Amino acid sequence: MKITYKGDYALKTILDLSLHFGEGPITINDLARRADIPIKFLEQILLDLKSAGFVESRRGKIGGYLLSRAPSEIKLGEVVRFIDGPIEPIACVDKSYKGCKDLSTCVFRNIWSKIRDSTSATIDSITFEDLARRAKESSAVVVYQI
Amino acid sequence: MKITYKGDYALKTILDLSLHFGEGPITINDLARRADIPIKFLEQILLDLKSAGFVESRRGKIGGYLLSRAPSEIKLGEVVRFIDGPIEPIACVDKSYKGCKDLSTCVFRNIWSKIRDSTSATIDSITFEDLARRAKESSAVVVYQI
DNA sequence: CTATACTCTACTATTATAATAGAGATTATA
DNA sequence: TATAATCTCTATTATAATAGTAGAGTATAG
Ligand code: FES
Ligand code: FES
Repeated sequence: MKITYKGDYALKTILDLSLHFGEGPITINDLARRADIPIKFLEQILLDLKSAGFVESRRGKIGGYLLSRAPSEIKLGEVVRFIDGPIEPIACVDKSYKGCKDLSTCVFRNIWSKIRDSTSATIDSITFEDLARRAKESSAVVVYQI
Repeated sequence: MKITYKGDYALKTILDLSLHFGEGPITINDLARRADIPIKFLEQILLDLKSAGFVESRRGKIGGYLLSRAPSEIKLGEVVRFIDGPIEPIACVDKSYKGCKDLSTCVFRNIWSKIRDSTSATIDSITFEDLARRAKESSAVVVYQI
């Protein structure tokens, strides 16, 4: 698995929307500014996230984006897979890969599968509700630290 | 972590050398043919592996490549990191990454670290001696299966 | 009506990946 | 010592992925 900028931006945006869930739409402009994301790039990412059903949009004045589902219903892994593709560290682990000739004998295959499985278990056990809670706690801690 | 073709080729080559450890040098040609690797690409990979001290070479007739260390002394993780870079799924986890502004508050950081650690633990617990043993066992099984 | 905000498609720049090419250096051995 | 086999080194190329940028178009609240 490799988290690209696009993936990083998508996750931070969904987290932002999670932190304001139920408070009405947030504009691309605000989302981009708060997470320091190039606005035109974020536009594209949001259209992708919309096509996948993670977010919905309101056009015109008072427009913006909001989550289609509650943060508790969105797993970290879902967003990662949608934006940055399959979790496995090598395409072989999935079906149909030219490199994988000796499917039955390749000794690396089990290792890549194991890594994929433990990584999947981690990112599928975390929802954006969890992340939002942690973000609130963590910013509270920072306030105390300052 | 992302295993590239180059990484895949390097691992298969070190495994081949491990399976013939102590039997003298093997030519690039043989290594390339047996693993179905483009020969000129493998030349470069072997030079890299040599520079890192994984293998050594003999020039001229009866030349070829052999392992610098016993297979039991080469961890899978060492080769993966050398060829395909750091294990973490996002550069943020390492020091000095522009994306990582709120080091103290980013809630994703711990997750990427956890994935890096479990992946590292997996690939650092396996040596090429282990892999060679598995390869022998697995090919024995295939013989019986046919 | 119009300012604000999302939509859609195309384009571009940079880097990484996966090779390919070819001339050069070394060595066993006939 | 000639020579075939083999590694060495640098340069070049092709393709794809990544990370944007650009701009015209559509919808809506007030
Ligand atoms: S060749 Fe596909 S996992 Fe090894
Ligand atoms: S911004 Fe670096 S891990 Fe989140």
